[in-house]
Amino acid sequence: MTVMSALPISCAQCPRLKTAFYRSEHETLVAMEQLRSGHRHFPAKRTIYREGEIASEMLMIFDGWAFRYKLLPGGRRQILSFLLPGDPICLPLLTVDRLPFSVQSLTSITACTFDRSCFANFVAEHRQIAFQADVSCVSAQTSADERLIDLGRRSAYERVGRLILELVTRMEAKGLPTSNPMFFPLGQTHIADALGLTSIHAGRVLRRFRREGVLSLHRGRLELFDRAALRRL
Amino acid sequence: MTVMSALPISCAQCPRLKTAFYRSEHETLVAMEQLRSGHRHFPAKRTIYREGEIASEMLMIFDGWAFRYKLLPGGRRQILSFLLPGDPICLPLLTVDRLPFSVQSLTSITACTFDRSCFANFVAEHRQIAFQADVSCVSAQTSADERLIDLGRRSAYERVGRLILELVTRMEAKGLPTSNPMFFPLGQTHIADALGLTSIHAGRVLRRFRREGVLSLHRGRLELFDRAALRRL
DNA sequence: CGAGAGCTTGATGAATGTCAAGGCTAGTGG
DNA sequence: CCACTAGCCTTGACATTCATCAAGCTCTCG
Repeated sequence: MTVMSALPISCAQCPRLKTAFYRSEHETLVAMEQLRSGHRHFPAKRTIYREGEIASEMLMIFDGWAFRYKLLPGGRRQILSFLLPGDPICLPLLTVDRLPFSVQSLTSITACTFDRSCFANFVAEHRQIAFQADVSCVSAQTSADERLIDLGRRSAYERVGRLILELVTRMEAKGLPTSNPMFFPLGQTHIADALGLTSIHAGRVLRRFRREGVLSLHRGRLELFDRAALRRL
Repeated sequence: MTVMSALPISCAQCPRLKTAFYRSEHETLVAMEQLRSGHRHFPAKRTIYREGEIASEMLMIFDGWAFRYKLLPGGRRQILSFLLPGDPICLPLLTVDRLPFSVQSLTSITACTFDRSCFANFVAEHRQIAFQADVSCVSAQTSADERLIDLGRRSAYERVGRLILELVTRMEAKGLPTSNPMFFPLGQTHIADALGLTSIHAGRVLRRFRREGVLSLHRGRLELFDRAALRRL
């Protein structure tokens, strides 16, 4: 179930847009606001979008965490990426109306909605925004490449450390609080499915990090003690 | 060492562009030709671009195979994707002037060259081409996601089968010959480094495919006997 | 208070990596 | 034309990482 309610904030003042993919001029922000068709609320652990459905709306996460994933025969699941406040769900919709993956909320989520084709036209007509979209597309590819290297050529220990470091870094870039203990809604299952491990093995790796005094992740709270150790991976 | 020589072909007639990322009108093809600054020849097994260097030129593969890769400490290598005739090296250059990966030729290569910033302007001014570039960017992401699923959640046997099938499919889409035996310049090392395996294990998997009568890959020649078996993976 | 979800732990096994040796092939220089 | 060499592939024995299975534990929430 999704809930509609008025957001008290205009796009021009939105703290998310300041760190979102389009860091833009004031007037384009105002234009965006007219483009915004509303907003929605999703509870935690809900499927927000199912692979292959027609999506007429683009969503922009205002608050909460989510992830993109794909299901395989045999109950296998691969998480493709995590989405934080300010992230779009998702850019490919600028050119395509069906996505080749599903999206699920991790926490409860507030998202701004935009009409897909209006938004696409808007982007096409604003060179600067189009350019930012390209940049964001390229950086998405770069991080997909990084994840590929993780899965192909790094140990479970390195993968888990790097994933956590990446997410904390993104949280900081978005101005989300990262002092110990910080809000960090991934369970072992999510870490495992993102990194090609079993949740049991992910748990073993986390225990090792705890024993070594590097970090501790427990029930949605992360404490990061030795960031340098993670960076070394 | 790279060699410059005249290509006998205009962009408007180029058999590669017909299947490249921009399937475009005649007049834009003519415009592209004026944009083309020349072409280059690289021998096989040469590093064409090294991660982090400034690239002032965009290359378009006219003939030959290459791959994008990254080197890690400890001699580990991850191949990110393979590049076939008609593929650009590479689109991210539209927005960035340094790439976060290296490129190496598999066979000897002929490539058309374009000035990076001229090309970027050209794309920005032609809506249709910009759109095609977006589409191509999205499809690159989709296939990166697929590869992620391979590495995260599929067995070595499935991975190898799917990689070979993907490449053969791409060859067909480009009009490259795919009758048995076909030209297929990947060694076991390349397959292994693309799929997060050791070359020894990749060899074991290939032997199994041969034993089962599905395919046979030997010294640059591929014979595909049972494509349906591969599709089932 | 009870039930369920997610985490922990240990025992076992399968998939894949590592090491070491040998073989085929193409290309090279005598 | 014949060694010779280098690169790549093959093979087998063994080690390691990670998955699987099964059980018990601890919160949270109804």
